[in-house]
Amino acid sequence: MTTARDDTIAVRISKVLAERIIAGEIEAGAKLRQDHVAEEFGASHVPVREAFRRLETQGLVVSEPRRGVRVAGFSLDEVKEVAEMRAALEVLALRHAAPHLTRAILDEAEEATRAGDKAGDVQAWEAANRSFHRLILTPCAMPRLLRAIDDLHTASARFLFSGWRAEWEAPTDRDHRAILAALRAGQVETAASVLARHVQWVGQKPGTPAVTRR
Amino acid sequence: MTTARDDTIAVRISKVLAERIIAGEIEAGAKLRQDHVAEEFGASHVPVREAFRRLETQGLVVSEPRRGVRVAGFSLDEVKEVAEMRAALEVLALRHAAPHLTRAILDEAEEATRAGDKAGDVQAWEAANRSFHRLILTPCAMPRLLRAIDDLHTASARFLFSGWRAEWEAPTDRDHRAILAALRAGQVETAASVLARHVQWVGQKPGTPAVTRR
DNA sequence: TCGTCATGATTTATAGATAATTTGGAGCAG
DNA sequence: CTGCTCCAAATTATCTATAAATCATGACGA
Repeated sequence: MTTARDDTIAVRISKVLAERIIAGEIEAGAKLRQDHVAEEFGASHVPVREAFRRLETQGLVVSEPRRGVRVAGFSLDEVKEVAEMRAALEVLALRHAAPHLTRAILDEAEEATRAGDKAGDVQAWEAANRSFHRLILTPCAMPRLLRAIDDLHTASARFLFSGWRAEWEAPTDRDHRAILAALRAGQVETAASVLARHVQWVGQKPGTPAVTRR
Repeated sequence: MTTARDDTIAVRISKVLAERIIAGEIEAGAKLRQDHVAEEFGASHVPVREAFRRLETQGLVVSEPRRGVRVAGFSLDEVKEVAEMRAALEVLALRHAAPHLTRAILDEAEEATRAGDKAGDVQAWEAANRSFHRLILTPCAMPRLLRAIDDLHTASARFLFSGWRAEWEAPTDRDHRAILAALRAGQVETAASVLARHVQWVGQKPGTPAVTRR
């Protein structure tokens, strides 16, 4: 949540808007009008426009030429799509990261898991979860892949927040521990398959309300 | 190659620049100065700026804040990264597309393969190849996934053009035919594994010159 | 030799003008 | 009276032109 002082106005705007969309403050399908946003941020419409482009690449809004941008709807199908993409890409990243995983990194990841278990709300849990995944995947040293995964994470987060806004309890994350155990034992394939299942679990949770159909 | 009359100037500029970068007319690492581009297209710098953003999401340029954009370098590592991402995602897409593949689609794909074999230059072959992949993957009906794959295709194309600009001959595409045969026989997993290998083949071709190291 | 400061070049932001799309209503056919 | 087409006004995105902020470069002084 650090709106760094030195990045450009466009980036700042895009970050704030992204937070709002993820948090569900702006409903899916809503039109985003550049003048209004510009006025709110005390800026002009050109940086707003660039912010929109950024959000578009993250898949948070869709832009129809000359007709403005709307907040992307996320049906159950889209959520599942994101989950499956994440599974495919994270498995790939893990396979490449595995040889470079040090004990220190795994310890840090375990720490992140504990933080997630102790988390009081969804936001904290999501942050810890993301940090876990980032820790074990970053050593793959594939920047483009990591960027793609990160964008998919924010899309997932959006779904997560929409579903369990009110009632929620931190699940002790067995999957994370299983992954770490497999990695410690050098069983990369086992870790990968657990990871794949783990990622898709989010998309399959039944009885999820508030999935706007657009 | 159709610069549609009705899309926005920014899109038009981005398409032209993308073609140039892919074709290797602009060398990797070169700075793109917005004023120059703007002048060349007889436009202002705002649409140019948006075009840059578009190119950034395709991974064709990298943008450092307040320091402009440069054409993305593509080392062998990056090419392999793209190939592996493509493999992972195309396999996923194929698994979902398989149940919806009709005989008509497969026939069309075979037609595309033949067109590729008859192709006289790399550009024609690439177009046919891309069309083949698109044909058999589109029925998966996962728009986000398809967009990601498409971006990876253009990145691959860039590498392809850089390597075999002068000497090149159309390889009769055994892989494509094997994939089609497997799909016709309902052996989805076989098709998927051939596809995975096929996609990575591009990234492993040895003796590839002109891979700028940046 | 190193640090500071001015100058030139370039990105970034603003304000105003232009073009396209949508919306609402009037007129006409069914 | 209902529904459709067509036209005009308002709204909105898009573009141009201009100003401000930032970064790189090289000279000058310690």
